[in-house]
Amino acid sequence: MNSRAHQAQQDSLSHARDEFISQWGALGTQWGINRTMAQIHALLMTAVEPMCTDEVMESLAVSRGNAHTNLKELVAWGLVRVVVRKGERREYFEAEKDVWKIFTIVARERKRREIDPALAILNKCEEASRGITSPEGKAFHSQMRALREFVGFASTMSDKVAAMKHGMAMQVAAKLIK
Amino acid sequence: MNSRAHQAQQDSLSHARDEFISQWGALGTQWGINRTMAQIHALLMTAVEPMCTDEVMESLAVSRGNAHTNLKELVAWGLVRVVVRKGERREYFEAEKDVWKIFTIVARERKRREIDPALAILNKCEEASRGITSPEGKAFHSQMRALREFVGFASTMSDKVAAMKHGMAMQVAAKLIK
DNA sequence: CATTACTTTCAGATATTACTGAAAGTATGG
DNA sequence: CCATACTTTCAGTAATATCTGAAAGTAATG
Repeated sequence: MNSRAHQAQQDSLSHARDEFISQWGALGTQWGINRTMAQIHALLMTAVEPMCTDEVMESLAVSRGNAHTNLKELVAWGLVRVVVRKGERREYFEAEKDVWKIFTIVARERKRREIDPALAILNKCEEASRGITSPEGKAFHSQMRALREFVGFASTMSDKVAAMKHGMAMQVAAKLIK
Repeated sequence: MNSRAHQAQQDSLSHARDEFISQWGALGTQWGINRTMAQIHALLMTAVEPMCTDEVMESLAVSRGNAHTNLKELVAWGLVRVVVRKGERREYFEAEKDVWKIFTIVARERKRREIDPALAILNKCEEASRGITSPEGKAFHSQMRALREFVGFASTMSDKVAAMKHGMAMQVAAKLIK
């Protein structure tokens, strides 16, 4: 391939990558994570080499504070790892690229933030209304119980799925689909 | 039961219900739906009778506009139904109380808002990077493909599960858990 | 122990989202 | 049609979430 054609390919690659980063960031909002965090995740998922804070800042045109906070948040989730290069002081960051690992991490985090607190509330309200004899009281209690049972079930399922290996999950899924 | 004991029960019931509504509302924020919408949902799920806009406004101390908008949003989701009583002009609202139905509705909506748009982006980026010959280009393309395959798979699974009847879903789940 | 090279924090600024309340719209019944 | 009873909309305001940039913190090096 001549150098002009090669350049055209590199251009369309960087265009596609920019598109991915920008759109993934927009999606992040829907998913309840902030735009910058989602953009950094997209940036690092499609980076060949680990990147440092300054590179992230420049690529996305965000402040140091913002880049720093969201990189650390991604590390806290387990979606990004810190890499140190020997002889260098600064930290580099690299994203988990395995889709199944990404899925289990996100599933675990969502369960922690969405399912567990719901379960706590439902347990409390189910308990608090136990033994109330009026019709409204019985209705309330049984509604709390039904919700608690279902959310508890979802919690268990979430754990099971997140603990599965990719192959096993696909095997189970295949049965479900057929 | 004497009337004093009965009153004590009614108090603890309304306390438990208030707690549920308030906490469910706080949770809504985590789930990406606004507090009022989640509170109205909690209110109606634990109401014995359908409620009208004014009753909702008063129970939650919110404005007419807010109550109206969120009631209609809940109706749009399918989590709440409009009920008309004969001889009355105003609309009453009643929540779906069946937990499996609630789950399938929420799953469908989340798929629509979270999975489908992701799939569209990934398809586009996968296409846009097809045939790029540089190593970075190939890496990008295969990352997009892996993500697209996984998200596509999640989309299918979501549809399948949402289409199941409660009993069937539980049967499948039982196998998964054991 | 001073300098350099980074990382971390956070008060204030900005952007986004949600809510209010009043006005406009609509349907029903006399 | 007019009055009444309700529903819907929306401009302005309030609340919340996010981002910036600079200052403070920390650790390695000579």
